[in-house]
Formats: sequence, structure tokens, C-alpha cells
Amino acid sequence: MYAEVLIEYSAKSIDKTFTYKIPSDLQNEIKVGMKVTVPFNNKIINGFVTNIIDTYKEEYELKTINSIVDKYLILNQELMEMGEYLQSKTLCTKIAAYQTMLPSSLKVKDQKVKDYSKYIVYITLNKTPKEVEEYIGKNKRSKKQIEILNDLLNNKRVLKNTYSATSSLKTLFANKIIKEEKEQIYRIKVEKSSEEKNILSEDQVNAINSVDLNKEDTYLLHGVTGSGKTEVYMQLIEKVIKNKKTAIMLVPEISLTTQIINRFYNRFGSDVAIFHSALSDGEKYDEYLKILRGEVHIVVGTRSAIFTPITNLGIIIIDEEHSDTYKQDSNPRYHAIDMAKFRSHYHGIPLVLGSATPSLETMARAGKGVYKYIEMPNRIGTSTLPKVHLVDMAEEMKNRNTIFSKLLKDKISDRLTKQEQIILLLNRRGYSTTISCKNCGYTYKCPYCDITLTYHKTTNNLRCHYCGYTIFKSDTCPECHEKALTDYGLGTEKLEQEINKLYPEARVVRMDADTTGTKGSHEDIINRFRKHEFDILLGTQMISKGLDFPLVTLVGIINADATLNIPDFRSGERTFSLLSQVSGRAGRSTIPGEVVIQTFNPDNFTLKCVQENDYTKFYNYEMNNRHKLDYPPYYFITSVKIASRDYEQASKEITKVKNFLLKNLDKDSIILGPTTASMFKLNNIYRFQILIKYKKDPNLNKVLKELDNIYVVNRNVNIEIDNNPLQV
DNA sequence: AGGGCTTCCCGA
DNA sequence: CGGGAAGCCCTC
Repeated sequence: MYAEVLIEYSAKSIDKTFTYKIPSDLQNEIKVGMKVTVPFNNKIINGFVTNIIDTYKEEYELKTINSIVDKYLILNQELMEMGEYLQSKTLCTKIAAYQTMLPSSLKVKDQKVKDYSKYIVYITLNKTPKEVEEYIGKNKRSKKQIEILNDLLNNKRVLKNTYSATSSLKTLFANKIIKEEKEQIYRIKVEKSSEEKNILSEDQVNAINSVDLNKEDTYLLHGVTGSGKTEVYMQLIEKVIKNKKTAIMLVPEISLTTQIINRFYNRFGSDVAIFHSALSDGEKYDEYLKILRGEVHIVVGTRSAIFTPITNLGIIIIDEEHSDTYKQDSNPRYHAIDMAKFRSHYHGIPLVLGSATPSLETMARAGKGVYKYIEMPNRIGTSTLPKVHLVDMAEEMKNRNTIFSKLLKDKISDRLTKQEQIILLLNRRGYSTTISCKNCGYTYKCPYCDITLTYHKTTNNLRCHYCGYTIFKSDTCPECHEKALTDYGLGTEKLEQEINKLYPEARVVRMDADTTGTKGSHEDIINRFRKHEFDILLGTQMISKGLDFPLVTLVGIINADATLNIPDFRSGERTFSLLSQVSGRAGRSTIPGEVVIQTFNPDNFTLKCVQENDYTKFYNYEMNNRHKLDYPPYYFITSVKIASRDYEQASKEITKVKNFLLKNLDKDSIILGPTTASMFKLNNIYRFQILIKYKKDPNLNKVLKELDNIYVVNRNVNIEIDNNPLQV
């Protein structure tokens, strides 16, 4: 027996299988989809079995598989096929595709196979009670030994750590009177609690009934914030489980959606496995085993949970489908919705995409009938959508209101006296945007990334938010040595300081990448805010997702222009979605909420749409823009980037790429560039970019593969191809 | 990927 | 002629 094995070097030049002999003692153990270790080029490294064959014409002496990495971790037939699909979609190496699909912690380090299983250890008697009595009778046994043995005679088995520190235990083991019994346990254990089900709204009933569970179809569930989408998901899943099938539900970021997880735990208890990157290695392993062993019917997780080996799938649900987190921003650049479609097709089951602000692509498909459209236009119960004020900051500046407009200031004071809570969004962390010299114009920039550094006052340093480069701020300008360094722009740190000045009595908490570094700190802040330990929560966009605080009646957007002015064709869409989300945080219960949006562009159409809470209006307007400029959803986009430490070489190669594409692509496809990529210099690597816009180009994938292959052997130049990139 | 082997260029 | 850097090729 022979196995075809992919070597775990994700290099294009060895992206093919190597054949190994299967040793006789592993003949029955080794399966397709398993990780093994093999000798390769005088080293033992990890490999992945893609095929098992009976005969092989041995042209030369084959080597033999060394060992199995973990006999439980196997990609099944469906997932193996999905891996091929993933590879063809993203042009990554085969091994990268399969590595992506197996949980990351289980990648083997240092060639050592680690057992992630957690056990409880018991001790039990190794002899008959009679023999034990005899043992006690002989010689003079220590008091402790007798105590342990009596305990065991009465209770059969006892937790080992009750006595673990005693030498008597050792003696009993040595004399083979007692033995160990291990029992595997899971780190995450939850109990069902009787969560009461509310009476469903008409919208909810309609939504649930609209989904045909026995057909492959993609649905868009378009429901305003507070319309009760989660309940719809749960009831759909209940129906699926009644049919003895299983479900995957994806959420954008688990740490931001603890409320949803808890609702699932309450309703379904131990029938749920969760899967996301914030789990520890051991937790991940346990959850994976639960799924693999068929002990759960539901998987709730982030992007990578779409690859979990749950069998007998009955439905896939993707909540907040417009979220950028569903697209992986490193290789392989896959989109979870694509992968979900593969599984939906494989099983012939529905895929439900839920959102209050669907991506334009999704909405356009729903509009054309490619997706089935389900609408939930009403909030549940009596809660109403908040009133939104747009404030012109240019006017406010005249009255020297630079950070807070009068309106926002007044409303904050008002809520503070009423003991209600406030959320403030500022989409930029740090203290100030940048520091410049008033005298000579010098600006701090990252030497590796060509990006202005952000000032952090608490640590008195400047940081690059891309590569992490950090430098201390000096008192004088490093260029002209004048004492003329001034900060420009506003970050969360400075905002916090300003609030403390203005409202010294308010209890303020800041949530951004700098205050949520450690595990659990995120939940901690949220929980304490919910318990009203704070009056004001301020933070970056991480405060926007799925949070439900009944006491929040005011949301302030400090600078709506920050996201609006990012040079990307999707910045309008992102702004609309972010601001709608955050606005949705206000007035979730009986007290109506209010939102104050501060901007220098009060006439901006996108902001007006947010104010009127009119998705359709925004959609029509933005679709018109996209149409005029040949952007998605009217055109597909693929980006091709060339990256190199050598500026000259990179710019030379990108021209070659352009010529190659011009020669080989369909005449109707638009090729833009080359230009410098948006992060032109990152970590000392220069990047140039070409954009391909196309409606239909059947040759595209083939051409891109050829192009990709050209750079297989070139070590100085890297090519990065991204289908449907999120950032352009 | 990474290491060994070949080739090629140039000079205290 | 020698040495070092750059390119080439192989790994079951």
C-alpha cells in the first residue's frame, strides 16, 4: 500500500504529491485526509495524505511514512472536495488549502505530536476487595494507605488529585494495588437553560416559513436591527434538528457576539460547538472532536467554522453577511459565503444570508431573483428606530466646538443626569492621527511602511498601525530641532481625555485595539458596561456589532468623515453599514434612542440615508455610482499585485504582468494600472497593483493560473492574486 | 522551503 | 586560479 502525500511547505514549486510506502502496522490506520510525518529531503516533516493506492510502479526505492499526527483529525470526502474548490477559487497551493481547513492549533510544531485531550484521572482498585483486605492486614500499612483503600472499597473510584500529593499513593501504585482510570473531558461545557420563547412577530413567522429546508437555495434575510433575526435562525435550526440534520451558523466575530452565543447555549445547551480563533488550542481541539464524533448538531463560529467536519448538514446560516470578516485577508483569500455555497450545493440545502444592511452584491442578486428575498422591515415589540441628527461641524468650528458639537454636548449631559447610557464611536485609535512639526513640516512616518505614525499619549510613543514599529516621541523635532511638534487629528485616547475634562463625574470606558489586548478583556468591558458600571462607552468600530444594551439611549458619531473619506469604492457602503449598525444600538428597549452624527459633509447623500434609515434609497444611489464607474456588482474585480523588496524589479515585473494580461484576457475585460498598491510600502516590501474588471471572462482563471506559475521559481518577486478583493 | 551543486564573474 | 555570489535543481 502506498500513500500520496502533500508536503507541508506551502511553496508553489513543490505543490504536488509525493508517494510513500505505508508501513504494515499503519496499513489499517492511515486514511485519506489525515496528517502524517514523512522523511523528506533528509528531514522529518509533516505531510497530508490525499490518496491511497494499492500498486505503484517503483521506479526507485520509496521512503516510508513515519507516523500519524492525530488519528482523529481527518478531512472527510466532502471536505477534500471542498479543498480542491478552495484551491481553484483562490489559486493557493493544495497544501495551503488543506491547512486552512484543519484547525490551526493542530499544525504540528517541532515535529512533536502533542495530545490536546484533557482528562480527569481517577484511581480505582486493581485487586479484589479480598486481596485488598489481605494487603491491609500484612505488615503495618500507613494510616494514609489504609484511608485511601477504605475510600476506594466504599466508592469504587476516587479523583486522583484528592490524594495526589501523598507518598502512600505512590506505594500503592508501585505495589499494583490501585490503578489509574482516565476519562476524557471537554473544556467547554454548557447546560441548557430554559430560555423562554417570545411570541413570534408576523415578519418572523413569514421568514421561517419562507425557507424550504429541502432544497439548495440561497436566501437573503433582510431585517432591520432589532427585527429578531436571531430568533428566526434558532427556529430554523430547531426545524433542521427535528429532521435529524445539523447546522452551521457563522457570525462575524465571536468575541463581539457573545450575546448570540449565549442565546444558543441557553436554547440548545451541549448540542452546540463553538469554533473561532480566540479559543485556546485545547478548547479548539475539544470542540473539533465534539463535531467529529457527531456529538453536536450545531456549530456556531467565525469564518473558519465553515470548514468544520459536521456531517449531515441541513442548513447554513451566515449572520451579518455583509461583514468584511468573512473574507480572509491573507492567503488563501477565500470568502466564507463562497465556501458555504459549496456545502449548500453538496448537500442540497438552504444557505441563509442575514443582514440589516446587505452588501450591494448580495442585494443585487436578491433583486435579480438569484437569491430568494425575505424582508423583515419592522422592529419587534414597541421599540422604534432612533431619531438621527446630522450636525455640521464646519458651523460648530465657528463656535470653537472642535470635538463635540453643542447638540452632542447637551445630549450627553442630559443622559448623564437621567442615568442613561451613551455610546461614542470614533473610528481611530491612539491619541492623535499624526504629529508634525509646525516649524519645518516634518511628519513622523514609518520607515518600513511609508505610513504616518499614530501618537499614543499614555505610552508617549508613535506607532505604525500596520507593522507595529514604535518610536519614542522626542520633545524637539528630529529634523529642525525646534520645539514645534504639534498633534493633528483625533484618536480614541484623546477623546477619552476630553470627555474626562468635560464630564468629570461620568464613568467612561474606552474599547479599542489597545484596551482589548488580553483574552476576555473585550467581554469584560461589555459586561461591565451592561451592568451600568460605566456611563459612557467610547471606542472604534468594534463597539458596533451585535451588542444590545437596553439603557443606551444616545449614540454619538464623533467624526463620520473618517470612514467616508477612505479612498475605496466601498467606503460609502461601509460607512452606511457601520453607522446604521451603531445607530441601531440606541433605544433597543422602551425608551426611544437618539443618534448624533458629526460631519463636515452634512449634505453627503450616504449620511442622509443613514439619517433617514433608508437602505433602499442608499442602495439605489450607490448602485447608480457603481454602474457609472464599472464597479461591482456590475463588474467583477480581480487584483494582481507584485511585491518585492527591490523597487526596480517590482516595477519592471508589473509591466510584464500587464502585457501578459492584455495579450491573454478577453477584449471586453478592463485592465487598470499598473499603479502603486494602496499600502505601497509595507514592511519594506514594495507593492504594485493591476486591477482587472470583467463581466464574464471564461478564460480568466486559466490565464491567472498561468501568470501565477511564471513566478513559481522567482524568489525575489511575489505575485498576489485576489479574486473579489475587499480593498482596492 | 531549503540545501547542495554548478556556473559565472572578477581580481591583490 | 581561487573564492564568492547567483542560479539551478531536487526532494517520494
